[in-house]
Amino acid sequence: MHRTLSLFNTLTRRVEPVVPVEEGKISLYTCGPTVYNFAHIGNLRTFLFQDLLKRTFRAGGYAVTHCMNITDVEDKIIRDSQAGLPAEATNEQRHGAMTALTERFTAIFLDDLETLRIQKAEFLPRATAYIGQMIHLIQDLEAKGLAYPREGSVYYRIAGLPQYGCLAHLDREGMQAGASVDADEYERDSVTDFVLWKAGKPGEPSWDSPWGPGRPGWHIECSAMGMELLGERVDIHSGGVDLIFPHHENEIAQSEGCLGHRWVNHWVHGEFLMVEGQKMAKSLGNFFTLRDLIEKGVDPIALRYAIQSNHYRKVLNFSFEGLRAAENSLKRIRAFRKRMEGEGQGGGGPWAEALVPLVRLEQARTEFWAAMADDLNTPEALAALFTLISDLNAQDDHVALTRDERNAVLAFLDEADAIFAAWPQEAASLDAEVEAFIEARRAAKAAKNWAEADRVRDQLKALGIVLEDRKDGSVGWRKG
RNA sequence: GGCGCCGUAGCCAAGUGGUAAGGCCCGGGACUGCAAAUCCCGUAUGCAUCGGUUCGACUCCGAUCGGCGCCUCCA
Repeated sequence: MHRTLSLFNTLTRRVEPVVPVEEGKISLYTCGPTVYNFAHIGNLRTFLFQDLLKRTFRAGGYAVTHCMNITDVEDKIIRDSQAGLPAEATNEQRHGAMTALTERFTAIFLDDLETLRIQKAEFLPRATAYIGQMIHLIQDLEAKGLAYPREGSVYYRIAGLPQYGCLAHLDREGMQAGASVDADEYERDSVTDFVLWKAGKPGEPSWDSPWGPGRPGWHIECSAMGMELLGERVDIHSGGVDLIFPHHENEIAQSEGCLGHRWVNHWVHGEFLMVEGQKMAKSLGNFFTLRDLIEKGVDPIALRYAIQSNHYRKVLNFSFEGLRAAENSLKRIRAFRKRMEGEGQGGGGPWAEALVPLVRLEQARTEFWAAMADDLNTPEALAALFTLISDLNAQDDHVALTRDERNAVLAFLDEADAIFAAWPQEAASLDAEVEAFIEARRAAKAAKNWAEADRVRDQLKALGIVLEDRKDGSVGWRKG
């Protein structure tokens, strides 16, 4: 069984239920990184949003097939990788230099995803492995009269596609007015036509093609790989808002020009991130990569939570204060989890305000899913979780929850954590070691040697373990 | 110029034509050897401003102020 989930669709600008082409299955294409440098937290916000999207569908009962492209041929990649090569370098040497750069940063990127607990896509195609498919696609568009060659390059004729502009909601006249003429591409029929294949230039790696040596334009890779790996009808395609135009608009032109029908049903875009109220920019000194933050002592999962606890379609103002708030919020959830894993210490009731834990739990689950199903409303979903925590903490203080009730609560925490990945069950491998410290402290307390008892507690704290004395005299601990 | 978004407490933030969720921080209290965790109480007569529609608006309409995005580099 799968839940009905709705998402804002950029095509219609409305929140609409996602109705998969194949029942119970979701094909998802997300635009991945251009691998020439470290990803910054703005990039990572988008990938975290897409992970939230994917995990929500999975937790909602869908089989998700995810394809994320790795752009490994592009202007900046060429610029950075070819800098050290002599003018007479061979094409093979140029390709080698480019591959060395992109493989390095691809590995670093995948490493960052793992650090943030972002699930890896089933398909991670590199653009350079699909040059043949891109060429075929361009030839197909040429045959359909939607593409034309000029001096070794090939361009897309947007006048040939009536729906051009449907995603970005731009009309052709508005584009004409706003378009800037790129002196490098003056040979186009119309300044708004975009390049599918770029004629090779000296000093650049190139591939052979029917139009001579050259390299693919930026947009064509996503159309070629998306159609190859996910098919002619894709359920969801997503990226950052900046990709709406021109990138995704052009993908639609390429794919639908070729297919003759709708390619992607649901386009979903994540908003940008600002830093301390300003645009992130190297010149402002507020430009951060994940590694920068880790060096500053930031817990990557706190970053994950800070980003995912805000709505994906709102500009997020990243701040270190916000990160602290995220860390403290997580502490509350994790402490509650630990409490549910242990046994109840509360009295046996009766309590005037007692509730029925399993009923209250189902209410929270219902609220949680209603919020997630409504365009991934994480702030509201988390509110449902926090009010549950409050109510059950109070309940457990007065009328201890039973083992079965605690297990049911833990199952819900796991269900939510399958999406947020921030409060997993922790390994109990430290148990024996910690218990020895607790025993030493117990002995000191029995002798009313408070100084020694505090010293042991401080020792544990230095190891990242926080102790909690319970009413019945037992001692619990958690990672602090 | 065109298209669009946003402005809710110290900070973050949801929400809705019917009388302001949640998190963080802060203050007081309970519990504790002291803590930690937890609980209880308190913290926006008001949702940028000014008009309008309405029995009723933070929510709809208009205007104004402020911040932001896109209109072929961009997550």
